[in-house]
Amino acid sequence: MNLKELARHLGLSQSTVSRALNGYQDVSPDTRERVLAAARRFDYSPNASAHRLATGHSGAIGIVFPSGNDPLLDPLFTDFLSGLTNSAARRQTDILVSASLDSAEASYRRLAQRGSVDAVVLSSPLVEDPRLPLLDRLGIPCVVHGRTRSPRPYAFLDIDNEGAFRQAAELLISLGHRRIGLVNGDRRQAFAVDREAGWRSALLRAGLSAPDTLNGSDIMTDEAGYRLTAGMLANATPPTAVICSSIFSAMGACRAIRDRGLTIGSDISVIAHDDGITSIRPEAHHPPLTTTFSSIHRAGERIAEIVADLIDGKDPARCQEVWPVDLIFRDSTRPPAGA
Amino acid sequence: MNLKELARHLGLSQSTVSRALNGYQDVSPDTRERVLAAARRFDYSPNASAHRLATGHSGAIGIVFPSGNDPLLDPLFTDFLSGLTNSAARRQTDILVSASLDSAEASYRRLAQRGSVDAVVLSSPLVEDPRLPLLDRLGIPCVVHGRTRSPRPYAFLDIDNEGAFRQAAELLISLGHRRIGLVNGDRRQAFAVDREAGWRSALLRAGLSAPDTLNGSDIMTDEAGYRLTAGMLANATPPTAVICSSIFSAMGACRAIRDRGLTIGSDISVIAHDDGITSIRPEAHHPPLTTTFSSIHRAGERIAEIVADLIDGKDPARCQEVWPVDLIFRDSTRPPAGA
DNA sequence: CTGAAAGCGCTTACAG
DNA sequence: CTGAAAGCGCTTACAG
Repeated sequence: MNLKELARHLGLSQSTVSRALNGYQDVSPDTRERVLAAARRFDYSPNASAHRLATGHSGAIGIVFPSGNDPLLDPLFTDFLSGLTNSAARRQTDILVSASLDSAEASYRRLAQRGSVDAVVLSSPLVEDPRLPLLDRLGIPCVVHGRTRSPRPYAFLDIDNEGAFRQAAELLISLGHRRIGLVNGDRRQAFAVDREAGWRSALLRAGLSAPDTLNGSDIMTDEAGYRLTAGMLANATPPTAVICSSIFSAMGACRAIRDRGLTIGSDISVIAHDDGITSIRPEAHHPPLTTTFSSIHRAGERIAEIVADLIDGKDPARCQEVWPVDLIFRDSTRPPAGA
Repeated sequence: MNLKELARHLGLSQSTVSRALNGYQDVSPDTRERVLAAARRFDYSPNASAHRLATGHSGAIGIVFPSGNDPLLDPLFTDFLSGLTNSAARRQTDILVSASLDSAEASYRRLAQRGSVDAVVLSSPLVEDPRLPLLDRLGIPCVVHGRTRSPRPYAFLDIDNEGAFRQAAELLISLGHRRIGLVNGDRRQAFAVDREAGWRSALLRAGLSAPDTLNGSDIMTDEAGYRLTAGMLANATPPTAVICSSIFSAMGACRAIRDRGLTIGSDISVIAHDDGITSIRPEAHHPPLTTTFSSIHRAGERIAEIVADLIDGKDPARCQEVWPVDLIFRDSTRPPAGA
C-alpha cells in the first residue's frame, strides 16, 4: 500500500493525505481522522527512500569506526551504542553503523555525499582529532561524545572527567593517602588527559607530588591494568592507593594487588571509574569497589536527542553538556595501613 | 554535484552517464573512460535515496534487537556485528541497527514496510523462534546466525555445536573422566540444545550417565558460570571436569573451582567454547584453557556475504552453512586425579 | 552505442 | 481547507 493507493481509497488527493499524515494544521479535523484511520487499517507506512529523496533528510545517524582497532569490540562503546539506538528508535531515526576500510575520512565522505545520514556521532575523540575539521569541511553535522580541541564551537556531551578524578584523589587524600597511583587510559584520548589533570591538581593542591612513576597510561584492559599496577607496586615507594580509568583496568589492578599478597582496601585502596556497563558491576566485586560513576548508556540516549536538536537547526554552541559524575564510596577505599 | 550536472559537464545524457557509472556493457569504452574520470575529478557519488527509490533496493541490512534484554550489551553479539559491518562495507552496504521499543514484530514490520532494509540478520535464534515465520509473512529476506525449527528451508550460518561438544566430552572421556559437567547457555537458545545433545551422546556412547545434576543451564556470564559450577562441586559425587558454553561462564567456573581450594587441570579439567572475542583470550588464562574454537567475528563477515547472495536471488535452501569447530588442547585438561 | 522519457513514492509551494 | 503539478536524483525499458 502506497500513498497513491491510499489516496484513491479515500477519494482524496495525495497532497491532502500526505499533509494529514504529517500533522499539518491546514487539514480539516475530520479528513485528518479519516486519513489516519485508513492508514492504520491498511497498515500503511511511507516508503523511506521516497520520503528521504523528497525531503532531503535521510532520517539516519551514522557512526563510523576504524576497522582493525575496532571500538565495537569495546564493551563501553557497545553500551553507548545501545543507548543511542534505543533513543533514536523513539524518534524514528535509524542508526547506521559503518566500518571504515580505507580511512575514516573516506567513510565519512561517502556517507555525506551519498546522503546516507543527516549527522554523525563522533566517539572516543582524541585530544587533537582530525575527524572534527574533516566533518566540518564536509558539512556534516556532528555531535562529539567527549571533548576535543577545536577552533570553533561544536556540539558535545561529556562527563566531568577532571572533576571526577580530582574528587577521587581528594577522597583518598582525606583518608590519609599520600602516594596515589593513576591507572589511566591512553593519553591520546581527550578524557585521559582530563582525568590526569584532575588527579594532578588534587595532589598538588594537597602539597603532594604527582610523579611519573605513579602516572600510568595504557589501553583500558584487564591486562594493561595489571601491568601498570604491578609496575607501581614494584617501586621502591609503591602507592597506597590507585585510581583506575575503567572497570576493566581495575580488574587487572585488583589482580596485581592480590598477586603481590596484598589486600584490597586495607593494604591498597582502589577507586575505579564505572561507566555502568551491565556485564561487570563494581558493587558485586570483592570487596565492593568505590567508583566514580556515570552511565555511558544514558549518554548514548541523550546524544540521540542532541543530534535531533542539531538537525532541527539548533546552534552547535548551545548543544554542549557536561555531566557531573557521582563518587560512590564502597569498601575498597580505606585509610592507608599504619595511618 | 549530481548526475544531471555531471552529464551536462560531459555533454552526455543522464542515461549514458548512469550506465557508464554502473558498469553496463553497452557503453563505448572511451565514453566510459571519460565518465569515470569526470566522476572521480568532481568527486561525484550518487545520492543514496534517489538510487534506492529508483531501484527499489535500500542497500542496507537490518539487525533488530530487543530493548531491555539488550544483546548489544553482549560482547559476543558485538564481535559478530563488527565482522558483519566490516564485510558489508566492502560491498557498499549499510548496517542498520535498530532497537525494538515495543516488540521485535513491530520493528521488523516498520523496517519492511518503509523499505529501509533489503534483508535482516536474525541473531541468537531460539529453538522455536517466532521471528522467522514473522519475517516470512512480511516477505523480508533473512539470514539466521544459528539454526532454529522451521517448516521451510531458510538461509543460515551455524557452527557444529553438537559435534564440538561431543568432541570435547570424548576428549575428557579418553583422558579417563567419568563425571563430566555441562555449564551450558540458556536452553531456550537453539545452540544450547545442540551442545547438550553433543555432550549427552558422547557420555551415553561411552556407557556413562548424563545426570541432571551435571547438566547446568543459564545465561553465559561469569556469575552464572560460578553458580552452576559451585553447585556441581558441592554434589555428593562432583564432576572431575566441566565443559562451559562460553569463555565468560568458564571464568566463573574457574573461580568456583579455585574458591573450593581445587586446582584447574590437576583436580578439575575445564574446556570452554571460545568464540574468539578479543577481550578475553583463553591461551592467556592461568592455566591456558582447552577450547572448542570458532571465530564469531568471521561468522559475521561471512553472513554479510550470504545476505548479498540472498538479495541477488539465490535460493535460501542453498544458503546454508555449518562450520566445523576446532578443538584446541591446552593445559586445563588432564587425566582426573587418581587416574 | 546514445538519448528522450517515464517512473520510483513521496513532499510542498502554488492556486483556488 | 483541498487539489494539480512540479520536483527530489536516480534507473531503465524503449526507440533509434
